[in-house]
Amino acid sequence: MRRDDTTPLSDATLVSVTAQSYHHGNLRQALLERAVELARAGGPDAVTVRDVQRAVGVSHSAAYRHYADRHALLGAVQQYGLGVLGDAMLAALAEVPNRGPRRRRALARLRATGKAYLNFAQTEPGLFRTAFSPEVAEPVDGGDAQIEARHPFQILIGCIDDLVTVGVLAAHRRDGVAEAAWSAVHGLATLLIDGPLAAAEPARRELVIERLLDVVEDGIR
Amino acid sequence: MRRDDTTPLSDATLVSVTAQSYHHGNLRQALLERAVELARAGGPDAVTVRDVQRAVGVSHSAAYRHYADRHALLGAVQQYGLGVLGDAMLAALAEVPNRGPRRRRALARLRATGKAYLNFAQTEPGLFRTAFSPEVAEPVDGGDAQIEARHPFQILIGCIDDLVTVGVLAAHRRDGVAEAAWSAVHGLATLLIDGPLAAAEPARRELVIERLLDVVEDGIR
DNA sequence: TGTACATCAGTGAACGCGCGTTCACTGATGTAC
DNA sequence: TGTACATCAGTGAACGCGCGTTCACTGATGTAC
Repeated sequence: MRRDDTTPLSDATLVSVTAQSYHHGNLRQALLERAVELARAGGPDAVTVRDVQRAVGVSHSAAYRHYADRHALLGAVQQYGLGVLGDAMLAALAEVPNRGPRRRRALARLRATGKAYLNFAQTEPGLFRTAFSPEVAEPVDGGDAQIEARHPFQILIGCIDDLVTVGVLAAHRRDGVAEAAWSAVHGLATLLIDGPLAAAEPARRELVIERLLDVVEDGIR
Repeated sequence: MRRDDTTPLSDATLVSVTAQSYHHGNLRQALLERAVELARAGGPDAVTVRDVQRAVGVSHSAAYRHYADRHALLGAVQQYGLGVLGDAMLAALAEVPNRGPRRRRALARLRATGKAYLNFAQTEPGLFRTAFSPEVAEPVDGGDAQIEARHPFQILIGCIDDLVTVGVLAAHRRDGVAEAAWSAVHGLATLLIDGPLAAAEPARRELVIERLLDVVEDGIR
């Protein structure tokens, strides 16, 4: 079973490979594994084909059997990162209790995805930056519906759908709200990681995060 | 008169230098000028010491008389970019009419700075990305009050101050609002430049921008 | 005003680096009979 | 089950690139008397 370039690995799939020979099947995975490691540690710029190969213990041209070029390798890391982030958001969504008023629950779900997003950015800044790196071409409507559904933005759109269904957000005010909410959360993520808020204490971060989510919630409602 | 490293050039100062010899004074400025050009065209990664020197027509080590290293040069470009952005925000602020209810005016000023910010990001994406590049150390409390006052975030804080003074924003709800508003606008800027919204039509961009500013405004109020 | 001198801005050669990518190869794996 | 063969994954040498930075230098500028 050959992996497709565009198929992100699930966490379970990303397991250390210790085989001595990479003949037939392991290398592609091992390369991606190491590329993810590098991205985690140093963001997209840290992912170099040579370093990935070196770490895996393979010659400095072996990767080209599996990835057309550095770009393609980075793209795979990006897809992986987006997948992990999407999964984290879905997990947060699943933990929101199913009791209480529907409107309140829908808002709680939106907030949960936002917190998961920000949590991921802070926990995995390198992977986060790689996932949203402009260097890598983003498959706008790439096809695979299963990937699409896991994409952070799609999950957010689902939350907005709910808000409309439940009556928190009037249908005629809905257009552009998903982008606005995403912007807010994404912007805070980048300011926390790379910007002036990177120096902020955890308590301050927490306050700002809650405040931002309040503003979004109140602004949508 | 020697320029200080940390002093951003005003637009007026950044004028083409045509002197044949750079002895005594012109080179520093010419280097920065070209570095800004490169940043405009290709973001921070495009700013290389060698290229800057080449374009200016000087040997490939002359720059080290004026900038300690590439980092320092990039820092100067960053300061310049932040200054231009700050000026654009101040100009937008100045254009808001001084008539009508105070509360409405204060909100209009906040919105004007947001629009200026987003406009700058879209008009000068390379410079914008350089200004907020994490590669460059940001002087957290660098000193010079005149620079500080022109910093985009300081201008935003001024707007929030006004909202409190005028009674739109209760003082006890004020903490963290500046960061939240900044996040929202900054996030949209990056999504418009580097993210999935880069492909959006102008009309769509306009809608999303207005929607985001609505959400922030309604969320603060 | 003119000469001697100090200063320092820009030069040019050189060092060392790591990168992406190619190409003919070899040797391990899988398959057909 | 065993042999002959095809496939193709990984090798190793090599190319060409551009970068940041150093250092001893030279020659233009400014200054003191």
